[in-house]
Amino acid sequence: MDFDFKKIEQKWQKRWENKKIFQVKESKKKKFYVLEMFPYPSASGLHMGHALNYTIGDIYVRFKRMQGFNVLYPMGFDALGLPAENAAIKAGEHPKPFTEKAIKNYVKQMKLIGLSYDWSKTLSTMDPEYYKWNQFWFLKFLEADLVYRKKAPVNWCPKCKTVLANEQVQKGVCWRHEDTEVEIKHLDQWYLKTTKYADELLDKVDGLEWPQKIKSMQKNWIGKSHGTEILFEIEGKKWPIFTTRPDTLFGVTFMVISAQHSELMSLVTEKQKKEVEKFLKKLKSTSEKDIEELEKEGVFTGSYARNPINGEEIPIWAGNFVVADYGSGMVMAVPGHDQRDFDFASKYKINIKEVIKQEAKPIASLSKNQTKGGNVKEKAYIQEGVLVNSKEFNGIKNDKAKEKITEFLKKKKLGKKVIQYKLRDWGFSRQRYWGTPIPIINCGSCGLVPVPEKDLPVKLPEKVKFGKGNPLETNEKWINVKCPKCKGDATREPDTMDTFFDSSWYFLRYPDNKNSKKPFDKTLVQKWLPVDQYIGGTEHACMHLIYARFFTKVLRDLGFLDFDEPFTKLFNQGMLKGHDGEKMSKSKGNVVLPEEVSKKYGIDAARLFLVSNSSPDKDIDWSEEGIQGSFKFIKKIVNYFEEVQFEKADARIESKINKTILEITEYLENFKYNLAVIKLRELFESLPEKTSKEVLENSLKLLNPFCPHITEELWEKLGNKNFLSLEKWSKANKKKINEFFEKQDLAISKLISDINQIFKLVKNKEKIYVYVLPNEKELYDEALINKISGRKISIFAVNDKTKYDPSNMSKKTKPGRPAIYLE
RNA sequence: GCGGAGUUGCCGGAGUGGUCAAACGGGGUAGGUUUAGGACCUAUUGGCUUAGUGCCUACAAAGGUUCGAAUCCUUUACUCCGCACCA
Repeated sequence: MDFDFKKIEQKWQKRWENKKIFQVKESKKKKFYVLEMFPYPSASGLHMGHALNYTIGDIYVRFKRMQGFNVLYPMGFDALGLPAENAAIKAGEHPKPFTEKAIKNYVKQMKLIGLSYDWSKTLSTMDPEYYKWNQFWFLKFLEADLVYRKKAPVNWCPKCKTVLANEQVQKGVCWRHEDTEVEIKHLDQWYLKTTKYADELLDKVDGLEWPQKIKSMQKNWIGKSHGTEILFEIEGKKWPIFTTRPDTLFGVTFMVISAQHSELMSLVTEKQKKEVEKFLKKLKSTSEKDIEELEKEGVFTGSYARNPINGEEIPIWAGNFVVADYGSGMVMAVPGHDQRDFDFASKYKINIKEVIKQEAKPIASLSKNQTKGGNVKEKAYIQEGVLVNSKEFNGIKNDKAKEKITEFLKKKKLGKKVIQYKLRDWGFSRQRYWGTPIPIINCGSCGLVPVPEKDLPVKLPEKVKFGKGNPLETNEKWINVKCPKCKGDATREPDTMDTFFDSSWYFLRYPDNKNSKKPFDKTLVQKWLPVDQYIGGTEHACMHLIYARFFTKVLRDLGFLDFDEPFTKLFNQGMLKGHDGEKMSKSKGNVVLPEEVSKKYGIDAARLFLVSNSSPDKDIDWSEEGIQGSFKFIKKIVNYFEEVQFEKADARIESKINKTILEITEYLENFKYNLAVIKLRELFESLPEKTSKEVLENSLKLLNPFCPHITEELWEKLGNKNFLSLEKWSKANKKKINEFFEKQDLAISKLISDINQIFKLVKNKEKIYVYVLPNEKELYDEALINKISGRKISIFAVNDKTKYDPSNMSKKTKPGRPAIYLE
């Protein structure tokens, strides 16, 4: 055993690079665009978990390339963003060189893993030649009235010192700082009208070949619901209130406005002011995390609303359980028929009114929560029923009443049917440095003036001070400019864009990554897009994957492209965890580095191991024994190739290899790499000592996507001068597949196992006689059995007159079960 | 609470109506080889039993459908992952 896999890896990585064999070229071949979500280049580099992510894609790409597709497989870097800025500050460095270093390191590591990216197509979002186009899009969106600025309650992370999008707030804490509660601030921010596309984003989800999970997460996030908007009059002002239950309008006994509502104080009367302020103070002191278990609480504001349907005066409360930016931030409360309202009303002794009654039904069908007659006692009655206490609507079934009441309100111009979404407009401005500057100039006399297109990019100035407020404001030379309109003194917008803006269209830039005139050439993008296979984790289900879809639709409507969806297929890879089953992290000390593994076992073994044990969409644990198993397998193959002799292939191995080609092709296509590896093991296990070059070559081709280096080496050893990586994927010859061989293998191994068992039970026997049914004689091939078992075994058909059978064992023979006699 | 995925041998995991005591790997055990260890090779790895091909138990639990179920249906339990007071 004298193969130096390290040397082999370097040799082939170098050759691939020198010959530029993975560079995509003009070709008549069918295009295929494979993409992994581009990484944020962290200073700590890639660990084995990243290697798994990218190996999954690389295996697929190598397979597709061999299948004859013109594959575009680029890699780039999501270089801007908070983590880089924070890490750089911590390291006392400027984010720019800091990130550049990290990128260099990433590229080096990626090459080491044998990933077959086309590096001529790379991009980095920190490159002004890239973010210039972010600014370009911003201006286009502005023209198209898709961008606006508004003062609104926003999520503010005191640690990031910036505003966060809704998508970046998880369970009340910052997605980057689990220990940091998000505060609500009222600030002027830039918004993108994602809601304008809510309908299409929702409708087209179903048509995507994406994991069901992601699709339902997106649907849930967009959260469409149909309802009625009802105008309640408060202090002479009309307030639109959204409800899905207009049928319960007569049962409204109070209103609740969100405690976070910006106009809350305008509803609070002088008398109640103290109470409300006390309540708000208390709310602020409870941590966001505890809010889950928080009881519904509220305080009376002192104001009243008028119910448009019956003119009743309804007290308005402020409550902690109403979402401020859904609907209008105020709800009509019907304690009789909504559990939350019921809880609230019970607590504050507010009147509960029954307006829906169960239709007469046999008592047996009453659920345990209902009392006879549908009286509301401990719980709200939320089932179907007929209206009562609702004047002219009495007796109508409640689902019908929804329409009737809405119609009634509409006629009086007091309400209308509406559709509500949970999805909000995307607030994308950030008060941080390391992002794309928003190309806006604030002029005292002209207002907000867009930077003219010809002046793009607005480059990030290098000299800024970190720590206090918005860093860009600390560079006076940069911040102070002349107004493009009136040439008077003005200042630049100091906010930068959320980095999700960068990643919302990067996949469109790859095919034309060097274009300095346009973000991309339309024909090129039309040629390569949509991405045929996108690969990434689930964590982006409601962020990047929604934004990217939104961008695609907007750019389509602005005429930059002609398709609707950016990613035809999506694959969610699983996570590689440490040997302890925990997420890899420095603090846990369970991080495995590709360099170290490569040194010990070679990167091919690592690649193989990563996809061997479990389906790539499931989480796996790193295991030292596991990779040793893959390492042994590779060593065995290398040894085998050193000793194999050439001869015409026999039908048995021909059958095996053709069948394996079929199976592995199918498995690779569906990302069932673990099953493909099993078939590979079985194939190499069954390769005979002497066989044809063709069989060997085909076997190497099948293994190549998993272990590209060692297979290239062996391919060359077979006398080939070209790259295996550029070879054509084998096609199975179905005619050569013969199921007989498999049946035979099975039968023989069972027989041998039986013989072995008898040997265990009885000692001092040497000669073995086996009796088989005449029609199974062919199956139990004596020469083959002897070869496999390494014993001398005599096979007789039971009807063989000349057989040796002193104890008449042959009469025990049954179909598929030969009789055995030892002596 | 809602939605999604899952529960298979010592472990990771295949299998989705009969060909299943269950692929493949890891681990264990026994033997071979080796100066020893490692590496490698071979056998074995649910229980009982026996010159094997037999019986029993088993695919979270309990029921059901079926000639026949790990595989289909129902209920229950547990695990994981999303969303979560969206009116």
